[in-house]
Amino acid sequence: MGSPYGFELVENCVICKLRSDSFFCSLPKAALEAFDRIKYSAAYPAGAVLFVEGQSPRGIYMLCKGRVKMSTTSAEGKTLILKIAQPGEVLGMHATVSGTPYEITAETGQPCQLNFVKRDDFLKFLQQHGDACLKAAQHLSKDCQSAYQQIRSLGLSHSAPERLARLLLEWTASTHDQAEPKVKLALTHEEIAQIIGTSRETVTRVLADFRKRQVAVLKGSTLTIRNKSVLEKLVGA
Amino acid sequence: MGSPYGFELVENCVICKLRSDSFFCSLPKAALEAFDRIKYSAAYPAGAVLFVEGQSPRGIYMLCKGRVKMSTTSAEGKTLILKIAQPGEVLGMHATVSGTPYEITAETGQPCQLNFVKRDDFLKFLQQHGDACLKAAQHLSKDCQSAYQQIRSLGLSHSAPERLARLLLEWTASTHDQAEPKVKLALTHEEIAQIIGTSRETVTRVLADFRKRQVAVLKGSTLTIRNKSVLEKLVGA
DNA sequence: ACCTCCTGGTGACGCTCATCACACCCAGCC
DNA sequence: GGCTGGGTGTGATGAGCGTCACCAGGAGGT
Repeated sequence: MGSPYGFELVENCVICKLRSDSFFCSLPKAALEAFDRIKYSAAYPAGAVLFVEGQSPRGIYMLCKGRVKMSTTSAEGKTLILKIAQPGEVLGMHATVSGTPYEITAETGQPCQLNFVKRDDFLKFLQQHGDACLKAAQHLSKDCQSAYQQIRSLGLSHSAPERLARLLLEWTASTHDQAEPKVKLALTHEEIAQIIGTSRETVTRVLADFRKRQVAVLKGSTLTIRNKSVLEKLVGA
Repeated sequence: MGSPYGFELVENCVICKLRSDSFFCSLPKAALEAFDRIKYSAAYPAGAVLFVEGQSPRGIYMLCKGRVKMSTTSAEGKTLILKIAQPGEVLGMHATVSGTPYEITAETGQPCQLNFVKRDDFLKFLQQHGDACLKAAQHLSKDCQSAYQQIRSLGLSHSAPERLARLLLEWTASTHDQAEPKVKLALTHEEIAQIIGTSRETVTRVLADFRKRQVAVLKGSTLTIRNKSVLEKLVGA
């Protein structure tokens, strides 16, 4: 057996160890077995495009392992990153459930394992398994919430430093009260700019300013928060 | 029987005539009867606040009649309007389904009829009625989509005229190809500004410019599009 | 070794728009 | 009549940041 992307492909959902409680596929046994029967497992290299905005929905991708960049692009080619999907999320569920075209482009940021489920199979699955359907609704709710979060960030903040500060705090939110929280993230300035809706140069400048003022340092792919309170003051909280 | 807000309160969902296909409550008979048993009907005056962001979710409000303004406010008091909910929509579903606090404030913009359902009742209802649960998922999907729409508008457009043009086109999207589409809307410049994330003065100026160039005229609460193609060129489509 | 591509860093310029300030109009109300 | 108060129209000003332009460093390929 080869492992082309540096990890073994888990073929059987029922015995899968990647799953945790927050995963969509954290389901009762019956539903999980049903899900296992309709899904197609596959591994993808970094940079693979799962679907493109405007395509009509083929189905959902359950993300088991890896990160996926969800983005949208304007007519002029400007790109906005909506979020970086984490393991446990279901990609393309809005479009699949509502039957409208994918409104987002999904692209793997690193080697990933994904389970694909065809649209018809997925809808039937939801209809037959109430608990899975409720779970789906919960995941959609979370998506909405993160979308509203981003709307707040884009619409209510006046300055780029403020938005960047908010993003840094968001990234370090899970590191509970360490003195100097560190986070690993493999994003270029360009990509950060696309998340907070500003230009690459501005991100570089603001980060340089943060570094100079000993607020936060981004070195390589490691982000270190030196002075959280300054960031919190910037976001006005 | 009084009709305090200018219309009769429909008490029985099963025989309700307000409903159309796109309504959440467009459900099979069994589910509809179950819904009817757990809901509380009520009429609200204009300006009533249904829930405020940060509150823990009491339940959902099914909007039967009227418009409701969904908004969020920053720490500095700046307000952003996320959308104007139309009849048929369910308000507060994200929070109710996921159990997290309402992330939005809902305020009636005119006299409304609403059906309230307590959280526990609603969740049980979704569990027992697969078709209703699927419908709920579809409505959540639509919410997500409109949220992503707004993110695009805020994040990908460089200028206020562009965002306003996009909004006007959105409003007139349903009027199919009339020569000079007209829409009724009761929004102040201030509120329009809060939708597209700009200042009131800018809205006034851009509208004045549109009027001068014979592109669109907002007189009283009637919006008339004089030259759709100019607007379309502005949004870059 | 070289070249090339991508990322990061920095200066200069100028447009957009937020902000402040005020003036006008039309309500409703005392 | 003369208030007040909310919505609208308009000018002046200046900060913020997008854009262009260019350079430096590093990775990877040949």
